[in-house]
Formats: sequence, structure tokens, C-alpha cells
Amino acid sequence: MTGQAPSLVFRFTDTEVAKMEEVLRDLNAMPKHPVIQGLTDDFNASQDRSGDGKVLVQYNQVRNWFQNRRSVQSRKMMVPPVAEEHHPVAGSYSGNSSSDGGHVQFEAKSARNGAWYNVAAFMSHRFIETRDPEVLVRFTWLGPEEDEWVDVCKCVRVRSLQCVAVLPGDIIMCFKEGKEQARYFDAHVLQVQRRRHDVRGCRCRFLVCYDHDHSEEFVPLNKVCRRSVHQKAQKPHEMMDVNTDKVTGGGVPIPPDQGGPSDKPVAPLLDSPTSTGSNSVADVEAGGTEATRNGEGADEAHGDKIDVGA
DNA sequence: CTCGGTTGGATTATAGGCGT
DNA sequence: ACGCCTATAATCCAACCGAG
Repeated sequence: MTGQAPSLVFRFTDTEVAKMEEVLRDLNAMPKHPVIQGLTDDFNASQDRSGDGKVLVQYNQVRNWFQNRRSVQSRKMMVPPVAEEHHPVAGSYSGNSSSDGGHVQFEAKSARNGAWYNVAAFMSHRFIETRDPEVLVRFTWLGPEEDEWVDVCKCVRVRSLQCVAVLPGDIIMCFKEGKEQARYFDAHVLQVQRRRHDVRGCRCRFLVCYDHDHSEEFVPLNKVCRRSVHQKAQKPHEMMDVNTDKVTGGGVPIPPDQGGPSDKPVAPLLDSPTSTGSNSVADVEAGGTEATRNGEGADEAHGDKIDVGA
């Protein structure tokens, strides 16, 4: 913690970082060979690097730095823009420190095609006497023109899981991307590789076995969906209270029956790994998801191709 | 060659136990 | 109650890899 010995890992000095940032700002693109080489030589010629026992900067290191920095920058730009005016609530919200990085994500069912899409933000809400409350949803990757009013109770649900709730033997739905299509399949968890979380969230990996073809694959948490076996099992938890706090700030109601497992470890992700008869893709499409609660066949849509920006 | 994503090591922050 | 120490979690950063 204190009085650290000379670091064994390579680190750019503040001066070097500042210089590279300047170059990046000017170019706003990946620098060409000569530029990177020039910077490398520059750094190595400086006092910080030229003394005895000082570590020289390699060309690759400078190049890597630009690659990483540009990657970080583009990721930041990807954060879905939300219109502050309407007190929107981010579809991915940071609650208290949950083990999946604190992000509770929602997905909503589009009335256009009945498919479930990730929610970027809740833009507004309204109450209709004879019906359930509705929220105006901004879908991820779609613009304002695609916003939709959806029924909070029937067409919005929590998407995220806590990694701690995923255990070997659990039956889940897993997002599988193929060349032609990307869809959710029934699968079960064979193995869990716990990893430390960081700013990017959960880094745990799950070895899953797809029920329909028995293929196995390591997947990250964000490709895993809980598969509700008994519809009623889920009830609002602390998470939803937290959501309410956050959400009511923007005045958006919370789906009353979308309680996720985020309160404490091993919340009921599933009733029981063996309690389902759903072992095929068809089953997923016909009843494997929570959506079936509403008995309106939304699940087919869910099971159907989900556009993933392709 | 670039981009997006992943990995692993290092550093920093925090919580908890223990002795005084 | 306080300070010290240790373990763990959280975060940062460089390196690497595969796809296109």
C-alpha cells in the first residue's frame, strides 16, 4: 500500500500520457507508424527513460496505448444518450453495490413485432385508469422515433441477473449468436468461473450446455437470462424498492411483478433446475420465459430472432 | 491494420480482527 | 476508542487475441 517498490509492470509517465493524449486529440484517429515511432523515440530520449535502470518504451506499448485509449473512448460514446428533460430513467441503472456490478437492466416488448428489446431508457410514463400504467421506452440502438408506450406490468421486465445467483445445474436461457440469427436457447449451467468484478461489471464466465444440440460454450453474464419455471415465483424485492427510489425520482412506475434476484445472494433465479419440462428451443419459444405469465405468446417473439444490430 | 473484447497484474480503497 | 495490520474488493492499466 505504501512505500511501493519500483513497479514491475510498465507504466507510462504522466508526461507521456499527456503527450499521447495530445496526439490523439489532434489526430482523432489511430496514429500512423511514423507518429508512434516518433513518440517512442521521444519518450526514450527523455530523462524519465534514459537513465540507468530505466525501462525503455517499446513501439508496441505506445501502439497498445492508443488502441486501448481509443477503445475506451468509443465505449464512452456508446452510452445511450437520454433526454434529460423528460426525467428519463436509464434502462440500465446503477443501484447499490450488487455483485453484478450494480446494474439492473430492463427489456421491453415492442408492440410492433412482439419481440423483446433491451431498454436504453424510460423516457416518460402515464397512468390510464382502466389499464396498467405505461412507460415510454427508448430501445437500445434505436432512436427517439422508435420510442414506444408499453404496459409496465406486461411488457417490461428485469433483464439482469446477479452472477452469484447462477449456479451449476441451473437452467437458464442463453443468448447464442449464429451467422444468420441470434436467439435465446434453453441451456443449463455446467460450470461457473467466478472472476473479480470491475468497472465493466461482472466478469464471471459460465460454461453452459445448450439443451437443443448439447453444444457447450463459455458465456458472460450478459448473455444469460433467467428462465422462470413457475410464473408466480418472482416477487418484488429490495431491488425493486431501490428501483422505486431511483425511478420515482423520474416518476416512472416499476413493474410490480418483475422482481429480480438482486436482493441477496442466490435469490430464486429458478425454482428448481429439475422442475421444468422445458428442454427444447421450442419450449423456450412457447413458454420458457417469464413473459408467458401473461399468456399472450410474447415468448415466441422472445424466442424468435432478436435483432442485435445486424 | 483497426476495433472490440478479454485477460491478468498492479494499485488503491475498504472492512474487519486484534492488541493496547 | 484508537491505531495497526491483514485480507479482500474495487479499480486501473497494459498486453494480447480474433474478427473483419
